[in-house]
Amino acid sequence: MGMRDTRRRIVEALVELHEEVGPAATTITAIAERAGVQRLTVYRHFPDDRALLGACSSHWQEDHPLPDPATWTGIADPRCRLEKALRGLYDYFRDGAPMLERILQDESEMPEVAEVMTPWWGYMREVAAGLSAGWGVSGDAQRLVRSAVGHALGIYTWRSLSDEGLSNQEAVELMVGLVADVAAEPRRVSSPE
Amino acid sequence: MGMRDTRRRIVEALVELHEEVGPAATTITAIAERAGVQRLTVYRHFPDDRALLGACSSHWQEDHPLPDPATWTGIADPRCRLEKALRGLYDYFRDGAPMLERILQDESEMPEVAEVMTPWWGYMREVAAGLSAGWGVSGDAQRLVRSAVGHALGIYTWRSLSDEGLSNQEAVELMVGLVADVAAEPRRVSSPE
DNA sequence: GCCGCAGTGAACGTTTATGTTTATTATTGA
DNA sequence: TCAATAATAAACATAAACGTTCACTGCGGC
Repeated sequence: MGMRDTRRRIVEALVELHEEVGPAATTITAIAERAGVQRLTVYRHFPDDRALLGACSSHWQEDHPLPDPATWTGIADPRCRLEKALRGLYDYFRDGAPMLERILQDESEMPEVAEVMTPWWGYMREVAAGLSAGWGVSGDAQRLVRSAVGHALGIYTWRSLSDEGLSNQEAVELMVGLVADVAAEPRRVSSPE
Repeated sequence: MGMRDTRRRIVEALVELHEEVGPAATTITAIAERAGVQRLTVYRHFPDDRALLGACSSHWQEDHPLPDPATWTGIADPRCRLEKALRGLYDYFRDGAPMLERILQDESEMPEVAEVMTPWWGYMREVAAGLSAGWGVSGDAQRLVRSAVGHALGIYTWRSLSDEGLSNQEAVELMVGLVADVAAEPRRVSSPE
């Protein structure tokens, strides 16, 4: 049971706790206890919260890679492209939901968490931008398309649709329909029937 | 500065704190401090967390009434009905967001909060049921309509659309379009173009 | 073979919030 | 007016978690 092993066990306990109670409620005491290690040992390996966050982040991301945008950027038809991307993202959300939801919950209160999440948000922004282009609309309709795509890409949107009993497949279709709709409508002011 | 006044000040401090940091992070100490009152005085008026929660809940709900379903239940056309309802709900969400989001965040970890929220969820369920009927669909399409309506009624859906820069008006139109779509489609398997 | 480091075990003082107790001082209502 | 009630003020003991210190033990690499 060497040093490597100890560190690994600490990181595993850390990841588990972040998933279960979130980073904000994860105490050094609990990490040590779960890792079967002295509190001091945790401090040795990770002097501060940033070190812990970083270790958790990189360890978790190895198990839960974000879908590669190259999978869909080559697709010309915006609708197919969006579908492909959403499919990948929603699967990512399904697998990563416990951790992601806890992390996002604590992000606003923990600057260190926000820091770690910066690249993640950058990824999301880029993907959204890529998926909002090429729909053949402009002006206000373009803005609506961007909004609809942004909405479709949110993890809480996936969570909501999932809780409503939809499969990822169905959720993707629903959201693709939403975006396609705002892209198709020339300008529909809500009319009865 | 009588007893009534003291109690009022405590409740106001309580509501403010629940809005700012959420019920889970609201301490008796902080309430007392903000109300300009001794800690013991808070205990006097509210022996336990349930008493605090109840007071907060009823005080806040007076300022933020849920939209009355009677406003729309009379409307025959499901699309108009949904629009009317969403309009009311999204305005309610806009005004109540700070409190509602904090409350919902802590609901899973605080049984007392969940208890207080039971009628709220009941209201949402009922509204969703009322708005899912009358679209002239059945079977699987009916299920999709229910899901889409459920999604549209979620506060996180409103939050997402709002963050994407949409006005409540636009958000309502978008969601009405979503539901109308799944209600209209006989059965669309995602087809390119 | 032995030096050094990882880890243990136990203790330290600090902070924050908890819920309770006691005594004292307004307020106020019958 | 005066007795009951509200509120203050100050203290208790408790509990968790913090970060740090010290002495020890054992294992591994040089």
